[in-house]
Amino acid sequence: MSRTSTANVRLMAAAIDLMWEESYGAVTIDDICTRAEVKKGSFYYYFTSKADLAVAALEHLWAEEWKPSMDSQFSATVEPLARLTGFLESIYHKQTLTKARFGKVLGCPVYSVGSEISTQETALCAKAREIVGRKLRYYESAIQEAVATGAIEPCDPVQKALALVGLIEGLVGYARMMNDPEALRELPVMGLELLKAKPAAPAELSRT
Amino acid sequence: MSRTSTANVRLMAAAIDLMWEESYGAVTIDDICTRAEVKKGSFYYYFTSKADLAVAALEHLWAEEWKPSMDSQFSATVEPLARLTGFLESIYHKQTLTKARFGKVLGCPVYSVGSEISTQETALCAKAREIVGRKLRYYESAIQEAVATGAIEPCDPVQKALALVGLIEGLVGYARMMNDPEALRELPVMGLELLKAKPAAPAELSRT
DNA sequence: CCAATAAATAACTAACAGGTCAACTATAAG
DNA sequence: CTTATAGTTGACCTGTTAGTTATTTATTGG
Repeated sequence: MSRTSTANVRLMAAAIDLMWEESYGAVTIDDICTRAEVKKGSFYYYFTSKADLAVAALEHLWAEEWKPSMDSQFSATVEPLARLTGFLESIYHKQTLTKARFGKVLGCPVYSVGSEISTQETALCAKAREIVGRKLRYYESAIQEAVATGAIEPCDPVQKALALVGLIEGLVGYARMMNDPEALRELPVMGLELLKAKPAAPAELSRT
Repeated sequence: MSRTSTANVRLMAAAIDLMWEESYGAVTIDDICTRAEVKKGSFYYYFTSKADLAVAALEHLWAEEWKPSMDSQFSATVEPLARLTGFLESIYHKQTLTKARFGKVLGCPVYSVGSEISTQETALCAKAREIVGRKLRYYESAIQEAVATGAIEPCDPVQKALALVGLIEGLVGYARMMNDPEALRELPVMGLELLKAKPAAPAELSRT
């Protein structure tokens, strides 16, 4: 064989970053190559188009970053409801950090790109759908368990997870548009209200 | 004077339609001109750039369509809570109609474009913010009244309106991405739960 | 150390997009 | 019926973008 390369990974990382900082449509292949320090010839050695790269980049993002993070945050060692509130808090923190680092709230690349290109680029849209679907499953499972535990009112977990993803992604998009992470501050509270969490502490601990 | 023209209106309408069907970034000035049946020279007679046109188009959309519609739906002649549920139902209906007409769920152009270009095109983003802000005020006022009426639990109307806009726009974006208006079916129910609406009918009517 | 081949590169083309402009045309007002 | 002028037009220019290719380079396993 011959030499190995990291150019494909650099391209995927650059694509994610640029699409996140700007948008899918605003980023050109040349932009991506420049950021990744890869020549265009090499780009076409690894990928057939911008959309093709974007699909690979989203999957890579999921596998390398999001899945491990979600697995940890939604670990069975954590109370079901606490998984959700912890996750909601982490969204606020993350967006606050990106605002500090980039001067901009950047939101969620998967959701942004997914809804941006939903009427074009079917393969890319399918990948975005897939990833959003995976996230939904974490919510569903936590909600289902929380109902079983009695931490939240009985409900249809699928329905509630859908409402939750709406609330989350809607507010994250709002925060991006307003460039203000503070819109996400009360997200955990809003989430708990949406989920009809029961009045906090269990009865036997309530009289201190 | 000399002849009058509707070219600017045609351009604004074409721009809204195309941005809605695709995205801001995917639409070129040539596309807009073709759709509007206007030559590029005329485009630059009325507008200085695509972003400039988009700003005018969003404002035009608001003034000519959205504001009248919102004023009617949030009319003082309607019960405060019914304003909100009626509005939420209408979202489902509208998206179902666009799916039937275009074969695609297209979502909300203001929110889509606003979050797409939020890190570029500051003037356009400012206009999107402005319009979203105006919608928020309808929600706030209805929520405030509903609290006063006792139709929903006491709360901070500003905060609740923010949560509501998140839920709405998040789910609309989800419906667009999934190309499935059914995601919006339970939006009125979800909205009522988020708002903590009180158990429906007043007490004196509850025993049938 | 050498050969096979994965990876990198420069240099290129063709199409397209944004933007300009001088000349032209319709029409409303007098 | 003029005529001033808002409005229209097509031709043109320029930079950018996607996509291609022939050639070179590095490296790794034998």
